[in-house]
Amino acid sequence: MPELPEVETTLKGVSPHVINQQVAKIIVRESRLRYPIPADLGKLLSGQVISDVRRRGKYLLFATANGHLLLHLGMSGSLRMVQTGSAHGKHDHVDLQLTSGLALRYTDPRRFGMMLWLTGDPLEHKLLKSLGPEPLSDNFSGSYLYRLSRGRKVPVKSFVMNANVVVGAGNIYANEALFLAGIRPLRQAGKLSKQECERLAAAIKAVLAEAIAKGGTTLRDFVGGDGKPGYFSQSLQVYGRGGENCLKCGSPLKALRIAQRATVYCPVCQR
DNA sequence: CGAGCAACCTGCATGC
DNA sequence: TGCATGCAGGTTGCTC
Repeated sequence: MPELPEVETTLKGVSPHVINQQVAKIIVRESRLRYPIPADLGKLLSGQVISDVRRRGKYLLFATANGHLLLHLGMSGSLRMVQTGSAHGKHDHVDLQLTSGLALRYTDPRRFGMMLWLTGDPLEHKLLKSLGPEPLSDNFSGSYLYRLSRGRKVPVKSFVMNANVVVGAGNIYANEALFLAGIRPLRQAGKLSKQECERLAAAIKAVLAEAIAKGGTTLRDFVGGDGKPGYFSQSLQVYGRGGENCLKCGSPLKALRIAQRATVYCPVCQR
């Protein structure tokens, strides 16, 4: 489910319920995620107050006085608030119970997500240290993309999906941004002009900002932390529309796979 | 270092 | 209905 807008939506949904709340206890029903959930997580978190929640890329960081809980939703993870002790389903792997009577529930059918405990500066952790800039920040721009892409032979789609280049451009939004920028996904990143890099950076910002404003993209059953679905799926121009007609020029959209990821583009509008 | 790809899992749609 | 196949929103970490 989650790309950056979905993670942002989740963050906004759960933040008000967890900030300044104390952890009563943590229930781990299944610890086998991408990395095992640390066995002593309950001991580390119980009694701690969550002072802040923030996002870095698609990672969520829950701050306490002793360290940070690092959470990634993987491909199928979600977080929501439930009443403590409410009935749980098969994939409700973790409940972080708060003294307020609410619990933060982590659900993840595919178990590609992760839940780790970090001490020290979380941004210096191996998993976060080499992440590229936030797409909606001023650190991410056309000139940055242009500079970084010189000499790179990978398809531009793979390039922008690389989290060390820029975070948050997952498969859906990479497809959409390339359409908006009028750039074919297979173009070699290093061969884009300065102007194309400007268009691409602007497109990535626009697509992500719109998706965040609409509460993310609902595919299958994604719901934000507040339980409400996202509406960006109604705005998708190319993702999931291979073989259908381009909404701009009417010609049939092409579908292919780039680095094993579904890719769709308009051969007329994108060059 | 860059590029390509396998791996981590389950659920679902499709076709026989 | 059952079974096999292929596909899915992400990321790491291995090879070459």
